[in-house]
Amino acid sequence: MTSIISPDGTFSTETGTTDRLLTPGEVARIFGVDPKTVNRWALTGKVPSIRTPSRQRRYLESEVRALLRDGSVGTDG
Amino acid sequence: MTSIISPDGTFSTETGTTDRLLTPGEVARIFGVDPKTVNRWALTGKVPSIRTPSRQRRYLESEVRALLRDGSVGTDG
DNA sequence: ACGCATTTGGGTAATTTGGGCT
DNA sequence: TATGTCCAAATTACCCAAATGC
Repeated sequence: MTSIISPDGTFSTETGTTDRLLTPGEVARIFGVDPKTVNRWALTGKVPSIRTPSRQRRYLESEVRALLRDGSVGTDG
Repeated sequence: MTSIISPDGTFSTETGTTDRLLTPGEVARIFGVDPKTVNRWALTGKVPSIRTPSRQRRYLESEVRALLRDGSVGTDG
């Protein structure tokens, strides 16, 4: 999957999907966990992450959504 | 029930309700049962649940409250 | 009271998480 | 607000006996 960065900072994929970068805190709220836990997921490779020049982590919204679907909001898997 | 993730990480339902996620322990205290029992409800599809990338479960507060109403106090059977 | 299927909790070990501090 | 580390608490998955419901 190739991503293209738009002037507004979003990522566009070939399918036309627009992708936003989420902070650890945002991802944490999505999963109902502590931000520290999200960073642990990045360290253990459970969630892919991007590093800013100041070593902070950012997460692709599409990846986060995909993980949410894996642990579906419906019946337990 | 379709859920939409807001930028702040909360879940929005069709009714516009904002939702927060509860841990197994919190749900267990609400129903007065063991956390293990809550997870069993998830496994048997009685309660929808979200799975973290580390396979822990989180529960939508609105779903939990809806279940509390279904088995409402005073209307036995 | 009885039998039978279902549900629940106790116990354990391994993994995951959150609080405090930096 | 995010990072990194240590440590106690929470969660998970398993088996098995007690409780529950019909």
